[in-house]
This record gives sequence, C-alpha cells and structure tokens, in this order.
Amino acid sequence: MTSRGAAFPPFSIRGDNQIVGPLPKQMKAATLRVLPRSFYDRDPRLVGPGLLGKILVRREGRKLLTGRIVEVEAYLGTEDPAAHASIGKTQRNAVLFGPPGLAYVYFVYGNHYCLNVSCLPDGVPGGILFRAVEPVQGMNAMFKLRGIGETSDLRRLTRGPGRLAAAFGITRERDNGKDLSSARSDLYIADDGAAPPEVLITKRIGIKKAADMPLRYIVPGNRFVSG
DNA sequence: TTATGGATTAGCT
DNA sequence: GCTAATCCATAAA
Repeated sequence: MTSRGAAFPPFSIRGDNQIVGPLPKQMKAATLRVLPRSFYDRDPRLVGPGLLGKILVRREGRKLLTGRIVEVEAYLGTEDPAAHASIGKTQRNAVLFGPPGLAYVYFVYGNHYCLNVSCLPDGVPGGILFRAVEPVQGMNAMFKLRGIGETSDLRRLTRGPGRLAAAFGITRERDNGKDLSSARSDLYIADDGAAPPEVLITKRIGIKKAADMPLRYIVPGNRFVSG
C-alpha cells in the first residue's frame, strides 16, 4: 500500500482498510449517499464516532477529491473550555451556534485552516473537528493543493487537520458556513456503504484546556491517524 | 491600542 | 525531540 503511481486513483478502500481498485467510475458515484442534516442534529459525542468511515467529498469542476474519515474530535459548548464556543457566540465562531451540518472553518497559527461541522439544533453550539482522512480519489490534485511532490510520503497529504484542509482546498473565505449536507455544495460528506469501522476513543490532542476529556475518535491502526 | 497564545506544521538536530 | 513561522481573535490596558 506504499506503492503509488501506476495504481493512482480511482481507489477504493475496504472495511479492513486494504486499498483495492480501480473500480468502475459509475460505481463510485452511484454508491455515495450524502449524509442528511438530521445526522448532525445530535450531540457531537454521537456524531463524531458516526462520521468515522464516511467520505469527505470536494468537487473541483469535474474532478472529485475524496477521502475516508479516520480521525475526528468533538467540541462541545460552554461546558467544554477547549471549544471555541465556550466563550459565547462571536463573529468568528457563529457557525457553531447555527443549524447543524454547516462547515465551520477557522484559521490557526498564522498558517493553517481547520474544518469542522456544526452539530445540534440552531442556537445550541457544538461541532466536530476533522483531523485526518485517508485519501481515496484525486490524490494528484491534493498533492498540487498541498504544494508537495507526489513522491512524498502519502501520509503527509491528509494526516492532521491543517494538512487535510489544504489537500481539499478548504479556506474560511471559501467554505465557512457551507452546507455539508447537500450534494449541491462543492464540499459535503457522504456514506459509500462501507461497513462502519471499529472506533477507539482517546483524549483530544493539541489543546491545553480540558485536555483530559475523551472526545477524540479514531480508526485504530489506520496509518493516516495523527498523533 | 497593545499583548498574548492558539483545535499546527515543516524542517532541523 | 525541539522550535520557528506567522496572523488573527480575544483579552487586557
């Protein structure tokens, strides 16, 4: 699974995380089902594990960039000091307080964007941070967006929230507030029918406040999980 | 108005 | 393993 080049997309990834393929083009399109808004209208602690194994999709003109979600973190409301929502509604974090299923994109450390999806009903804050996906389709385009050579370790493409966002061309200007539950968006999340993976819950990483809360959800053993 | 630090990453040692 | 880079939202003054 380290070899690339000849075996470039389309790929498919089985439930046991083995890459197989290529698959017929129609098959991929036909099996993708966009997750509805109701999927996100729940506590992030339920949405988070439910998102593992689902597919993040970016439409770039005719191209499709896709990746299987393997690592996310839940961020709650006022009871979660690490959450951006804990300080109350501001211009920056307003999407977290809005309807479920919308993209919350913020800029950190002067360099990187991070993608979240809002959870819970309108008026109740909460969200899920996407920390890593396993690339499925459009890897060559992702390498371009990341600005790294295609000979680089595949894991550098989408492992970590900043890398993931860059690989999918995600910015606050372009994507903040976008509806991730609509196939009409150029950014959405879908179910390709793969069996739900095993879920491991750990402490969140990269934060100082509330660092002990077990709100990180990962596919154990997956090479693209960070940390 | 100024200061602080962050839901990170790349590049060294 | 360690640290510089880099900018913006928020806190402090």
